[in-house]
Amino acid sequence: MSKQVVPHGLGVTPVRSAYQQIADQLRSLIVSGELSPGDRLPSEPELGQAFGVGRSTVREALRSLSSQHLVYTSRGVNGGTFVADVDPRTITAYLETSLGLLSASGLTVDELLTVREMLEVPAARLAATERTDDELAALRTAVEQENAESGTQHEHPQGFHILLLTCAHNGLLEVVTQPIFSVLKNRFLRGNAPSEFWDQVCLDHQGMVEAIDRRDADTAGELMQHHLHRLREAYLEMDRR
Amino acid sequence: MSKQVVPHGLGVTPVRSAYQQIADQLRSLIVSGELSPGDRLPSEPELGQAFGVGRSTVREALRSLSSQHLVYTSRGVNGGTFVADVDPRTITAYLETSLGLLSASGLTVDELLTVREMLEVPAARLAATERTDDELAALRTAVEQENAESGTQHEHPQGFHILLLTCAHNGLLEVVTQPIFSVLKNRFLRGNAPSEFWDQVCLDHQGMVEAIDRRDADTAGELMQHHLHRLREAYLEMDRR
DNA sequence: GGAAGTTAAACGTCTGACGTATTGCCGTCA
DNA sequence: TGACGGCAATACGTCAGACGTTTAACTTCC
Repeated sequence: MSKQVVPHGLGVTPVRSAYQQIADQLRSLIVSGELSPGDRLPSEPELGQAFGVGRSTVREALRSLSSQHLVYTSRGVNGGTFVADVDPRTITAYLETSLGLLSASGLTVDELLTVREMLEVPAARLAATERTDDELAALRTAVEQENAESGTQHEHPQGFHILLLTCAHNGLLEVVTQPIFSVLKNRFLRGNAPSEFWDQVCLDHQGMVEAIDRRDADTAGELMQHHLHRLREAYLEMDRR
Repeated sequence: MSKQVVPHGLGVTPVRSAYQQIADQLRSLIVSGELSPGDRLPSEPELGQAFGVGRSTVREALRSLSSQHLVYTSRGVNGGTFVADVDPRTITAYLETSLGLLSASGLTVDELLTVREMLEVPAARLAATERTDDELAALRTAVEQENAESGTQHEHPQGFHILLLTCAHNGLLEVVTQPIFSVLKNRFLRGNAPSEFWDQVCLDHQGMVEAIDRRDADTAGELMQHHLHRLREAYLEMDRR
């Protein structure tokens, strides 16, 4: 019988290796809250003795946890391994690379744009009602900068959208939306968009800023919707080529 | 904005340790696509020689990558380390633990529910238009099961929502919505909800299934909206206690 | 030709050692 | 007295080598 190779680590492995088991145990201590951010784990030799394994094994388990940003280590006396407190930017970064890979195989532009609409249209509405004056000023600055570099590279089209997300005052919204935005940008903005495209983008952004200025949620939402529909067409166009 | 000195690894470290540098280099090879899923990396000793480091160091770098599900290893002859292909479930799992930790410190119920509404209301609309007959049948089954265990534990309230997400036929939507749902559930459903609450939930679900049966997106969306509003009140109520 | 045993490649783990960063102590000196 | 500078201790970082374990391929024998 021909053995089918498991695509990746999903098939249940008969025995989990020692470093995995140790990582699992420590992880569950952390996510369950038995270990709080800032807590210091025993030193590597102590952990090794506690689990009955060598230091190499402990270190591999710790590397595993630290790459998930659950712990971090520092050297020197009073150094050691500490439980990390979660940073939303960590999650954003992970999502960005993961979704980037997914989009390279399996994830369609349409799916990305659909979810982006679900999030950014309400975000624009929220921004209109929740924004502070400082944030409004920052939005204006971003749009002006976009206008200034009209015709050139447009290096920072993300400025506006990300600022708008912060205006909504919802950390989770930022965390999930920003990676989607980045993936779309990285995948399809290879600098080969016509100049009129960017002019229209600037106009859209400007209109939204004014609606947000007036705290006009309905208009802001509608403008975002139209804006994203235009983007969809442009992206699909680029995708065909 | 009182912030601690260095929350965690963000302060620039003068020198990145060897295993981090190696992990970084390999990671960028993978995300840039120079290494494709299924490709086999050189053996650990070979990598060590190539990078000019010891095998332990290479292994720590590989552990780092494997915990991010970028590579997986298998033993035996013809074993080795291979570039993994991304599995959406991996992302879902990571998001679930990360958001769980975030919700333990900093993320409010309100934020979670707001984003959930943004995603699930359109999802219900999509489900109504995009569902297949098989999926509709599965939804019916889930609701019937809920009704059957009315008054008992309600172990599987997630069945309905997750099935509904799959009906939308948008992988990204599933990936981001499911963790939000799970976090809310784990955090607030400690089995201390009154029986009438569950009865109402079942009614809501049933109404949605019927709307989805008729491919009535407007009604499905509205029902989901009302459903989530009711949940919001219930969650906030529980949160106060 | 098929089943059972052998082999070899690669990962998994351990041990011990040495390097290096960091901190705190402590003594010296102005 | 107080500040500066060096020493020591601690804990992570890295290396080298050895041995165990897993697994697929090869070999042998019936």
